Amino acid sequence: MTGQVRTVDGRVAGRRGQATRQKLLDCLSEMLSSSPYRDVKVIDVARKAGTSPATFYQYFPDVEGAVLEIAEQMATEGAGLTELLEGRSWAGKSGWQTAQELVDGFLEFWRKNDAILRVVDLGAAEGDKRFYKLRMKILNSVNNSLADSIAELQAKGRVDKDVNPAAVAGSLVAMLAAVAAHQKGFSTWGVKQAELKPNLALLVHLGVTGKKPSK
Amino acid sequence: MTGQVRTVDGRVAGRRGQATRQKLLDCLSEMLSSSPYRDVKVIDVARKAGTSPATFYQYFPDVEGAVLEIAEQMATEGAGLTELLEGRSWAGKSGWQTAQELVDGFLEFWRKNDAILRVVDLGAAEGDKRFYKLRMKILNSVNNSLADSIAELQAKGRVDKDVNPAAVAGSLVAMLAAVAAHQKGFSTWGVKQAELKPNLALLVHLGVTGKKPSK
DNA sequence: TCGGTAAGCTGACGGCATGACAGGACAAGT
DNA sequence: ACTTGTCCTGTCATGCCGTCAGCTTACCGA
Repeated sequence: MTGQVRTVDGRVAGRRGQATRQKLLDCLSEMLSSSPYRDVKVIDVARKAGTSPATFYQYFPDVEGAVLEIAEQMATEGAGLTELLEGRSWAGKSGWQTAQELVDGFLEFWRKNDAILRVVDLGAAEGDKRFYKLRMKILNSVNNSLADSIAELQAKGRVDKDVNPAAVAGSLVAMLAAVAAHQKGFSTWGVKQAELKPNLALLVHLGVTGKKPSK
Repeated sequence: MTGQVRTVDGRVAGRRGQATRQKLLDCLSEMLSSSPYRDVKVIDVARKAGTSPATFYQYFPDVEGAVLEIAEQMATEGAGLTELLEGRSWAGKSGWQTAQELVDGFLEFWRKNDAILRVVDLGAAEGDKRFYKLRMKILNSVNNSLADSIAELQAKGRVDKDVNPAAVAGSLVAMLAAVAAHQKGFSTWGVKQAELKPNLALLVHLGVTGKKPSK
């Protein structure tokens, strides 16, 4: 499926090659966490990995290319977010729990990968299709599940006809992503992490079901 | 209040100086719209403005500094977003209209300034306090108004006690900002602009009042 | 009208990142 | 030890960064 890992000039990478390649990715990832995207230089990544810039260019066309690689790895991991919604109910107390767990899991995932997700977000916002698709891939699992839930409730007549499930789901997911990205921001806004979560869950619940949760 | 415009080395800028300074800002702004932030180079901006890189560095410490300047100008403009909520009611049909107009105005503002707002968002997410404060300055007008509205409804007993107005308001504003930043994204998700707005307005109304709007 | 002064701009330069290549180091099999 | 193919790096041309000295331009008082 994934095919073999190849260098820029077409060679297949062996065991050692893959190791240094991965090391470069790890170092880049670390670098992204500690300094602004704009200031991340190939030479710094190479130095940190104990190798030379030339080696970096053997495996990646540029910094952007390497970031895409990292993001791709994360995206497959992120598919696990579907579990947060699979087979869950939105009725009654269990609905409130579903919302809470979704918020919890989502924020946690974002917190773990915030550095790369920032860059993916930027790339997508700038209109780069590769980043755009990647962002979709990450969010689609949650988004589709949410949209399905809403559509289902709508079919049962428990949600208004003129609600567009995809639009609402997309907006809620965007909200979760944005809040996750600016979590630190809220704290200086006078909102503590612990307070934030239930309020987010409330908004999600309201959005999906159109009703306040029964706790 | 604003004091005089000064060059990096402390001279006060005269008429001509301010003109080129502004021209550099305009060109940078244009540049940000057409190419990725990471690839915007001082030399390109200078060339576009028909001047030399040295001139750029006379007025700004670096690209980031110039971006901050542009964002600052935009932030004062953005204070006008308060109007979208000032003296509006959240009751009955007028509540629905308030929500709609807020969404409309917000998306429009974002669409107009998307390039700079992208960069501000990135800077804030990366933890840069200057960008962070700027983002607050832009969003505060809307955020505070929303939080006040919620707190007011809460005082009247129309919103649950355990709702944190600041958290909900912040989340809703974050949602609006995120959706605005990825407006194009929704369209390929199968959601048209025109469909998106009412659904966003619905979510805002639900978040503020806890109830479905009466249209 | 004529300097004098400060603002405004640029050419040029050392320094560093980029990206390409060719050649040397290394591991594994024979 | 020798061969083979993978892997890494020294080196180089190119181009951007950020700074400086020095030149040009505008303003102002005498």
